[in-house]
Amino acid sequence: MNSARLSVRPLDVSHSLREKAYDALKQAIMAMNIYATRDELRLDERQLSADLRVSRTPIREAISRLAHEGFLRVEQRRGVFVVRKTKHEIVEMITVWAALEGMAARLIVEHASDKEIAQLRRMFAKFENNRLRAKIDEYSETNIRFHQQLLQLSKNALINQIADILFAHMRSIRLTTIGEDDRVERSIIDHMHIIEALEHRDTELAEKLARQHTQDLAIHIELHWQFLDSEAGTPPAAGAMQRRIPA
Amino acid sequence: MNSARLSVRPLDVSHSLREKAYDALKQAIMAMNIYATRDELRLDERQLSADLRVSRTPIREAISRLAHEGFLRVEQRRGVFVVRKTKHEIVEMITVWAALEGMAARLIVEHASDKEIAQLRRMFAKFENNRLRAKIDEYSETNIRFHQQLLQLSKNALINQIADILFAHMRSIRLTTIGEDDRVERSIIDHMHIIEALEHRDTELAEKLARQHTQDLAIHIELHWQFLDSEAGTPPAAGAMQRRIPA
DNA sequence: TCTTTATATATGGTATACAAAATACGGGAT
DNA sequence: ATCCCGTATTTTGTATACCATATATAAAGA
Repeated sequence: MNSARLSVRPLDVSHSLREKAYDALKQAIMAMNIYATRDELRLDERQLSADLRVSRTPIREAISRLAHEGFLRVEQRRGVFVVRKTKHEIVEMITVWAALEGMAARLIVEHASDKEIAQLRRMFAKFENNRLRAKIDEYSETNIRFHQQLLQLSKNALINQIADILFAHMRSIRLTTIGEDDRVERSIIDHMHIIEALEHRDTELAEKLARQHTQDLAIHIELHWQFLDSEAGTPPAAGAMQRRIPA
Repeated sequence: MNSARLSVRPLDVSHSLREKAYDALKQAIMAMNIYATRDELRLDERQLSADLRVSRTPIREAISRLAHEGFLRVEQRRGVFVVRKTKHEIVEMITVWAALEGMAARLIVEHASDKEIAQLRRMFAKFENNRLRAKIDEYSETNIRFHQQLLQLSKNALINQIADILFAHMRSIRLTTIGEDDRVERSIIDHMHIIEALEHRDTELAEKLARQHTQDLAIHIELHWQFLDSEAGTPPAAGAMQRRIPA
């Protein structure tokens, strides 16, 4: 009966227009340098609808999701705007990231195999090879990749889900200049120490190093990123379901 | 000019139908005992639309948001279902919660005033008064409230935003029986120790206690909540939106 | 009786029409 | 010229109609 069975792969029917619109919008948002201008960055549903050649419905659903993830802000009957994060909000995000990272380190020490940790070291070696270029180019991307791999090793899907959103925000912020030149060097050394602690199965140390390393970034931004909050133009009042404005 | 100024309150136009639909759906989901039956719990957009007397559009937007928050799952052209969490997913959620809680403890030690911490102790005293009733009644609600207050003291809006969703899930899971009787007693003692560590401004201890206390819950569920993943009981749940799919 | 195929129905996905509200604009009075 | 007020325009929010597909059901053939 199935002597000559046709071998076919399932059709990819998973991507709805909503998802495509989501991807397109997210990419567009992240491609733009939000902090280059002080003007309000407003999205026009109908314009997007015309550009993407789909109706407003999937666009609106994509917008809704991006708003929930903190990239957009919808104001009733006024419009949808790209969110410009305040320094305080960025620090909060990095703080959460640090908490997740510390917990991930714990989970790795307790659950990951030696082989998996060794794998992390190999990845790190690859990253380290780029360090000269990284100093010139953007370091943050390399940095984020390392941390993303670390979190994945924790095998906690929720941690990764939350972190993915945080990392997307980090990327959109574009930490082009990292401050002092030796921050990159120190960061790489930190990474090495984290890996070593994992290899030695030292839960407390691994947690502390992983958390502290990320918190250091928050502290650095807190101290040296004055420009972020410099008069954010004429920000409209926060919408109904948006987060409260930090004091 | 404003000698006889009329004192009126702004009209409440903040709640769009979408938000009302979101609230109504969320409440309905959390009111139902998801684990009482093993049948698929399906939501019918059109039925909800008729029940709530609004069109499908705001319903769909609410569903979309609830899906992002993990309460619902939408299957293309099949239907939207209430998510039944697996034990593994619950443990993952509690793990994230523990990470946030530990970080919150740190933040409190470093940023909160003595007065605020004292306030936490007063709240705790109130909770403690309920402990006898709590043993009989549900302990989890009291427990969640304490932790929610703790997280709020951290003053990190993002931590609270994430935790709110986690807590909503915890509530919907309904930890009616907490296991051994002395768990409540031990939990209250743990809370006390956490407060003391905060008062002594002992960062490391406060972090450790706060994290460990929550992780203990995860461990307990991991060990004693076999029934979650096995096929559960028989009672036919009373839910307006529930509907049986013919096998 | 069993298997396969055609058809009907149900359901989420998408497009579009309509309503409501915010804003921009312009005329007229002072 | 300036201010007030009504109107038009723009834009989002909501309702509804239509589309594509998954599933159930019936029909047909072995």
